[in-house]
Amino acid sequence: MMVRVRFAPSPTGFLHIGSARTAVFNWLFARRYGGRFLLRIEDTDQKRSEARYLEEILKDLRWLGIDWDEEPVFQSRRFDIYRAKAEDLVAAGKAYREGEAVLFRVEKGRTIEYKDMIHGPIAWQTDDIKDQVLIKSDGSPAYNFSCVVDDGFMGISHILRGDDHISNTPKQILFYEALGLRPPEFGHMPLILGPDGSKLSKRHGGVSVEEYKREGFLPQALANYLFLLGWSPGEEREILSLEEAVKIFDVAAMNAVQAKFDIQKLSWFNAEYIKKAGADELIPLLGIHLLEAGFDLASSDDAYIGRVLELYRVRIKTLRDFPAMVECFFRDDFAVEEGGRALLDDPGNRELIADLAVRLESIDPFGHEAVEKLFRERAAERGIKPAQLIHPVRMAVSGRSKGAGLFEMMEVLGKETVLRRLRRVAHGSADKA
RNA sequence: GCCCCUGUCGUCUAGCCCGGUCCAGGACAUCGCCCUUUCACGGCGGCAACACGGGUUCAAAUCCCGUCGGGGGCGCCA
Repeated sequence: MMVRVRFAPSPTGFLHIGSARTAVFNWLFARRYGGRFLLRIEDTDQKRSEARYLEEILKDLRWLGIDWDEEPVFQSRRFDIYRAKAEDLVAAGKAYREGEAVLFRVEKGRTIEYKDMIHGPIAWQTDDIKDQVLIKSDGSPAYNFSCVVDDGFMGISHILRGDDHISNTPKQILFYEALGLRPPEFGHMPLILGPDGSKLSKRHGGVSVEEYKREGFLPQALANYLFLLGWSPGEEREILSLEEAVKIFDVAAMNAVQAKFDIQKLSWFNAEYIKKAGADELIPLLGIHLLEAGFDLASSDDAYIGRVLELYRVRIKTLRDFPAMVECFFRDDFAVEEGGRALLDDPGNRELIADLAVRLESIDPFGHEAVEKLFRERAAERGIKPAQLIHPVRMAVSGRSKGAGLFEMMEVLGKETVLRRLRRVAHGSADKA
């Protein structure tokens, strides 16, 4: 049997991280078995649905690396069909009209049972289920009904969805029966919870894919983190791409327990992907973040940003961390961290810096090895530790006590800039800014 | 209230289906050491869990029952 699954977003907001995970698992399932991954837009709520949300959702799916087959199905264009199907059920005596609405009659005394792909056998008594609305008074279809009509229409073979739909399943199975359709296989995956164990919501931080994108997370990292939340490849390996996951994905191996969202683990994944990413992929993204942080990139080309990137690549967890660490590479009037001023005002340090500035002049080309050699020789000659030279110079040149290797920084900054900054401190003019 | 799902380190998980190889393995976080011009990376090591109580069994994280805990649902929302 051809595997056909679907992801059915409602365009009433941005793509939620939990929905994204549902989409990823459906995609994984479809690709794993050579099936089709379809999209259905559940826009029956005309008031809350907006075209811009739909565009955002599709954009975010593509960004994550999820592609789909066939044209998306829009529920708003199928109202006539839902009504007709409901009328058929009324004619067959399986449903009845109540006011303007159409309700489904639930036969009492039955047991509805099915085998969940993730949870195993699950059963309900129809006595616990009341009659279900098929068509609302305003003529629009109720969720469970349009869902079944469309899944039947689209030839959906497997439904992988959130745990919160588990109690919709017996109702939907009843509809399949009434409509003369064979129910698909169902698999209910546990929801993602916030760090405190409650439902993941805005107060836990980002809930939409778009926010993570904006915060500087790479799509590969987000996808990787998401499909490892609830599923494990079994082997002790965690960094794997969607393509690698496709080869070994197995729904039956999915966990039946809800998992908490852990931003720290996501950050770790992101850092790992940043370490491995190609510079050509990172540089444009970094440029955007630098611009957003207010940097003037007029005199910085991609090659320069690339050199700075290589100095900070292992130090950032998100692309957004970058601007805050590299200010000194993009402007002379960078901020000097708290406590740094004292280091620069120290007369002894100024003397050391002035001395270094003079000696650095003769270094050409201004490479980090040559600069380091000079620092070490100078320290030895003066009988001090290299660190006593390095720390004040790092502060003079970058305004920070932390960062990449000083000599590499100096090389990237260039001789001219370095000397300008050293002289500025040597002459005690650093505090005018 | 009723119905359903679920319970291994702080977190994500492996193991559970096919009891013994598990005084429970990995990863994130955390702590320490090493590397080192700082920070980070990397390397090494530490702390840390089978929710609880009963069974079954020679033997249970693994099977059964109960309790407690967590989540979801019970909409003319989707």
